[in-house]
Amino acid sequence: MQIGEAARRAGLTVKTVRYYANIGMVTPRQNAVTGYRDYAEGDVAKLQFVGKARKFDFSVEECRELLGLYEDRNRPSREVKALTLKKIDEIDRRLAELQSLKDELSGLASSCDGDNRPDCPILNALSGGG
Amino acid sequence: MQIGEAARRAGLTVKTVRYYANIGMVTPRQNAVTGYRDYAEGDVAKLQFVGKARKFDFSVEECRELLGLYEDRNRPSREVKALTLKKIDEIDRRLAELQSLKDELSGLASSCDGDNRPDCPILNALSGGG
DNA sequence: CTTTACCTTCCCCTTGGGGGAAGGCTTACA
DNA sequence: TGTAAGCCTTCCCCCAAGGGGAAGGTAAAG
Repeated sequence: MQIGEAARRAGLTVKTVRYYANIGMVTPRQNAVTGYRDYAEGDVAKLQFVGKARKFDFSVEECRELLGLYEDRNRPSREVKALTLKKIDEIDRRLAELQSLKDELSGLASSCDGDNRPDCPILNALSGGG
Repeated sequence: MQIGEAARRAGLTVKTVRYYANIGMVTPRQNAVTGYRDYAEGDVAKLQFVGKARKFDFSVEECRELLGLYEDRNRPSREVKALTLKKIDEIDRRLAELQSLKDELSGLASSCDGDNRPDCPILNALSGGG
């Protein structure tokens, strides 16, 4: 099928699908007559796979790795689990970062009256030496 | 002072300080003899201000806005607080997103043995229709 | 005279595509 | 017959927020 239908079926944009072809992640055959990209069912499955993995915050490079494991019928599940745990770890770190950021900002916001007067503890904190 | 010392004092890299000058965020005078950027004390204060705001996850554009408020001695603190609350809101949304992502990934990871066998619930979930 | 340490501008690189131009193909409709 | 719509292609610039490094100018110090 042509790229438009493949994209529709995978729930991706044509741009994205073309991008995945360009970086060698999901490479369709080429129609010898038209020169158009020609997607098989298996390609659509891969596109869907990548689309989901991206939603799970896996980077394109990690998706490539997962796709390799997905295509290798003999790979140990250990490898996939390791990648997943690593990703969970990253998310944990980012969660902690954001939480402490939020705590600091919340502290600042609650100390500020937010009225019409020019005195603002938030700006004072940002400009103060610390 | 020259850009190197200004950067050091603000805790930023020279690249970053030069970038802020290029986008018109903190614009030093120019030394007429050498053509070098010439930073005053006030400029360093602004650089420190921006540096801190960036650490609080404010975008460069938001920093520009905060800097405008910082320089306006008559602005109401309301505006600063509104910007801060908006940022807290964004952080909250991102926290929720990451948390649900983590929950899903954790569920997948715990259902996977992670051994030498090829059967992997994680890959099954990524490739399954849903 | 040369090294070292500054500074300058300029250009390419990153992530993951989006937007749109310019051009080619086929099918449908007036 | 013309032409408009709807596909497809490649090509290039754009986003954030700078990082890396080249090429070149200048000043102080040995």
